[in-house]
Amino acid sequence: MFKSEPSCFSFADLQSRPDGTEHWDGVRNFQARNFLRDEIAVGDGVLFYHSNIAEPAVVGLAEVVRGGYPDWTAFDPAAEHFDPQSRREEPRWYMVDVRYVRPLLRPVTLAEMKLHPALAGMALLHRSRLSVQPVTGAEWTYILQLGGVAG
DNA sequence: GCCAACGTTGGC
DNA sequence: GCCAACGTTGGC
Repeated sequence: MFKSEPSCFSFADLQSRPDGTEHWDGVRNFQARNFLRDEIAVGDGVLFYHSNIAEPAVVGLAEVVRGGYPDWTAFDPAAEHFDPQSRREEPRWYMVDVRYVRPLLRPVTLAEMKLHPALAGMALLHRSRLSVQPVTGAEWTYILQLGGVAG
């Protein structure tokens, strides 16, 4: 699951990109970095989640089209998420590329996910501040069914 | 807008 | 290496 504030970057923004692809850069949290660098691979499915709004929700599906590689925005002093501690020889931060796949027929809200015991173990409910987090196969299937999309 | 949770930094 | 201070995230 990838989380984003829609006022910053929304699922519709992803759809409107050329080829529907975008760099998932700017992540500056070590645990999320570890997922981007070590766990996430080309072809992985992504649940796109809108955070920090009235009804936070999973709104659509994306997929990883390039696995973890150094986040070059950290090297650029003019970039918003510049980090002088990240050096090209020893990058501190990583990013992946994602591509728009399709929306859920209806969003699956955070409130709804809290109601389902099958989803009680989700990182989303316990590590709410982690912006990139794992989803189990069972959770993935369950959420797609709630969203009206076949898994 | 408030505030709880929590990741990160820095003093010791 | 501990822990207080601080900053940020994100639900409400």
